[in-house]
Amino acid sequence: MERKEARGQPTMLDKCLRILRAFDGGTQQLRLSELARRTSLPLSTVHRLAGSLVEQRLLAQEDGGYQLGIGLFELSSLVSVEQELRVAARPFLQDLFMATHETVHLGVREGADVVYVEKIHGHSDLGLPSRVGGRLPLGCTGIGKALLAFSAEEVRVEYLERPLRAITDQSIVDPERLERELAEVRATGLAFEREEATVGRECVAAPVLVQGVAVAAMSISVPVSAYRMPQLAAAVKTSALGLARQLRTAREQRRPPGGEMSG
Amino acid sequence: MERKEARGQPTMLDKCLRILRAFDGGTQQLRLSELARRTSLPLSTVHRLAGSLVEQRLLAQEDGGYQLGIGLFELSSLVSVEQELRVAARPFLQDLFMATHETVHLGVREGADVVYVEKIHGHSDLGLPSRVGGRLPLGCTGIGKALLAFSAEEVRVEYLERPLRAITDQSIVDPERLERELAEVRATGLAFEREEATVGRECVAAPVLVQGVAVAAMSISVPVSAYRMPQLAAAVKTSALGLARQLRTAREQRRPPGGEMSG
DNA sequence: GAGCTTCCTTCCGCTCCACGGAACTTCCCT
DNA sequence: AGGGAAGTTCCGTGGAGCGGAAGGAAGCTC
Repeated sequence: MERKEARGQPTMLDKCLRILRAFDGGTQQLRLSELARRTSLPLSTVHRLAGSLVEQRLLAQEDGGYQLGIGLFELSSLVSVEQELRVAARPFLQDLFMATHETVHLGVREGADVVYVEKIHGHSDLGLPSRVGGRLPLGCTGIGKALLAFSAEEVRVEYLERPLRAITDQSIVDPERLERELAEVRATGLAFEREEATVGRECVAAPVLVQGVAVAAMSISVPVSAYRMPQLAAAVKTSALGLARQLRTAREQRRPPGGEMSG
Repeated sequence: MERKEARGQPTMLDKCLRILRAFDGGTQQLRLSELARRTSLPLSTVHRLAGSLVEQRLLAQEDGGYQLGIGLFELSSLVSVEQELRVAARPFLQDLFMATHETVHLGVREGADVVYVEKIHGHSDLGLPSRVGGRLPLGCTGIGKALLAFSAEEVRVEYLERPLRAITDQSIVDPERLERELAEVRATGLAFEREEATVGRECVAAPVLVQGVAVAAMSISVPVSAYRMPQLAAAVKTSALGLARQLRTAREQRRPPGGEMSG
């Protein structure tokens, strides 16, 4: 393991990505000058690169502003890990949602964050901070705790060494307390979270274990008032187990005969 | 409108994208040499670029092979048009799926293809050629016909001018026949397709109209044997109308107070 | 174990393309 | 008309990207 840093100078690719990443969940359309500001790149540089990106459909130019293009969407739909996971998980999440009618999440670990890869919710989605493709600190979410508890020890240690990030005033900031909770999670196979990510909401999560390691985790999120945790916990655990089994068998019989796309 | 072509020479960005796009639905993991082959780029070039892409998490290097990285997934989740559409559409598709238990699609037009942005299906997904992020020719699918029928006339004309691509032996290849069908679609607000995309399957689709133009279309796909088209047609049309209304109101009250992501 | 093939990695000098400052053009709002 | 901000085009320079070639590391066959 080596640290590789100290880029002498940002390459063209770096700059292009800085442009693309200048977009965030809230902002859908950015003007050229705003892009330049956010990326701290010269205006003419942004102009030129944005032009290239538009050519490649990674950006779209619409009434005087730029937005992320459909080319990105197409590319990302091929991301293997998440794709395999999502396809397999969708029906299970579906079932979970239909049984409970509460918001359901699926997430994977990426560094010190959970990245949500799937989310199913009803017509009203009450200001949850989660978003498909979005990140939250592992320690603040049920899914994150489930992932962390069943990760390699080094991952856990490294996470606990750094200062814990808080999102709400209920977020756990004491490493020892989190460590105790993780031990509990390992013992029960269930992770709970109470207003640590969103005020007024709690959730229960279960890891999707393949060979003892969490490749993902799923959760159900409900308002704190509802006292339904026991049933929800059972449901989420069942689904997680089902998904894990599905992944295992899918992984065994690698390459089913059916093709994927024609054109 | 000008044709812009004749790139003197592929730029770094071009090459990077060629590498990323070398992955397709079926192939999840590619070795370096295979990448070089698919992209027709020199080995050392691919090696260098792939290294940069890995640094940026657009690629992931796993046991001697490359796969698309989670960075792509994160980026794409911000693609505005599709994102807005998906978030709004999800509940409607959900309802549709729960009511019918058949595979449900949402797609948008991109050039001469439909690009699927959402798909809900049960545990068994019987070899449909559709895939979220995948493309199919407009004329071969219900969603495509719905989109085409309610597109600007120039789009329709241009599409009908070129030779029609066929996927199955039932795919429409006669422009005049397709044109007649499109007129029918415009009249009824419903598009049908029968084994033109997949043998043994038919589907009914309805456009999601905003100011008279289809910004998307949704469909239900069933085995040909089932004689349930009338009910399914009604259901899909209702959902499409609901989504259209939702989009319209969402577009009016631009910028609801709630933020999106914290960290 | 020599010899072949295939795959990956590293090196390095040349070239050419990306770079961004500056000048120019709109298009606002006073 | 004047001031300001956003977007576009130009162009000389330098260094980053380029890729051929050589070097290593496996895994074959005979």
